[in-house]
Amino acid sequence: MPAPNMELVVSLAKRRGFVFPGSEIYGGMGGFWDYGPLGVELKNNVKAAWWREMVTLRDDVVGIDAAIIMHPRVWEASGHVAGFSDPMVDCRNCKNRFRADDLKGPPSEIACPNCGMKGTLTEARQFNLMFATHVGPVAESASVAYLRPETAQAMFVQFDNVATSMRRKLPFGIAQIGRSFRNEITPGNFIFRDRELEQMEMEFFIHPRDEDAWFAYWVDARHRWWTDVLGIDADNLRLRPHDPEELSHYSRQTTDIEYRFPIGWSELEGVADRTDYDLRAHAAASGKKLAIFDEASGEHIVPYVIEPAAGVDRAVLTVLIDGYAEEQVGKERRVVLHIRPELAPIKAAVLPLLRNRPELVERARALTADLKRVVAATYDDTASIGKLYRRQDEIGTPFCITLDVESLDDGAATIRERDSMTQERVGLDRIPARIAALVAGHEPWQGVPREPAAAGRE
RNA sequence: GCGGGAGUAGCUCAGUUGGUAGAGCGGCAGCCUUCCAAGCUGCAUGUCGCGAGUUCGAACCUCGUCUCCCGCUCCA
Repeated sequence: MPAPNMELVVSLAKRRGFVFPGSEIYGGMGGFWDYGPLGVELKNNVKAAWWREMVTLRDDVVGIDAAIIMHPRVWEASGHVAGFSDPMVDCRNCKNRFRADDLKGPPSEIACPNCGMKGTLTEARQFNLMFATHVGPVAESASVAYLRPETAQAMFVQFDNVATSMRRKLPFGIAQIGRSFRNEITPGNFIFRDRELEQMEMEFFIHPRDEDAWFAYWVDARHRWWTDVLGIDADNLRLRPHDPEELSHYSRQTTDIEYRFPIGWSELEGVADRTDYDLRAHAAASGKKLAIFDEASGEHIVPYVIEPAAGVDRAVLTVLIDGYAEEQVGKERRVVLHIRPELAPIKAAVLPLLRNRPELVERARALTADLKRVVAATYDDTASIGKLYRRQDEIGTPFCITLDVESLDDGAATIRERDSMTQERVGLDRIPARIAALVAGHEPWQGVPREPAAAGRE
């Protein structure tokens, strides 16, 4: 299906309570967005799907949840502080970075101080990507601290604690979902580039000899997650290996997983081969040994790291865009979110066909209460049945349950499926279990088209 | 950061030469309604992005500022 305009998704997101502009009544704050009642559910479902895949279902990955503010020396060792406040120049060849005011002459004309090649230096760039704050009551330079610009460093800093406490041998991974902060020069494109963002990162520690095999493994595994678990159309995804000159300073090889956004192909996730860069940097800066004893060789090994790093907000945006569709239904048009039931903010909506029948309303509310014990469910009777269906379609609710007058006699109701708009008749007492099984994908949908109304009202 | 454009109801927008705001959709309430945005009645929509200035009077003119969009740039 064609990708819709970003504006349509932004409009839907605000109209239906997924994402609001941050601090909107004060004019907004660029690069900051708030998730609304439906958005937080969708976002939580995306994160849960990642955690299940990367931690729960594996026996070689464990999770952590680290503090956002870390010791300033973390960011010195990682290389982030070095580029924080001074104009910096990069060498495209050897990946070293230099202060622009240390160089004698314009970067484009002089040789790299490290590798000696000419014409490989970039123009000077001002780096101020980290938000600074102060720890303690006195705002002085001695107490300066930074909001983390990535979650990854916590996994390196806590590498030894995790490996020891969990008795880990290579290979193993440490995963984390958490907030990061980047003072982007140009935020924009809705929640694609935020100044406050949430990341899902996993550092997989391996024996250096297995570098290429694990790198290929994770590129493939992560690609399949986007298609098979999040349900993103494979035609809208591609893998793009980085050219050598665009690699980060810590990376030997990186492959991006990109999505065909309305703004063009853009990165969803990067799988990076960070080698032993980070562990060695922190070992040198902290004076601690960050290594794993290898019984086979009788030596301590500094592991290499393969890092799949995905953006939560970009995942949410992708789910919304990829699922968005406008379809013709009869003479009317419906907006529908074709998202996987596991991701949907609401799994089932109970809709009485008539709301001026107290018995019907009572049964419907009782069913809603039963459903809420197993899945996220809601009740609505404030419009005609057609409009109620449209409302649920627009927020991606996969199943609607409609009670009619016959329900009072036969104790059954109609389940209507979002994408096919077909229906099943199911006993009221069996509906919660049926919905739970459908949402989990444990049972197939067996709906049939409803008979067209014999006489349309004009 | 640079250039261009735009900010009016939840959404999409109108608003004449300056005279203190409207429509459609949506929302809420009631009636009606037996399955895909039906109908009738009523109600509420609002810092006209924000702040100054000009004016008897500013959504409209001037200046500043913020935000968003497009294009560059940038993107550890």
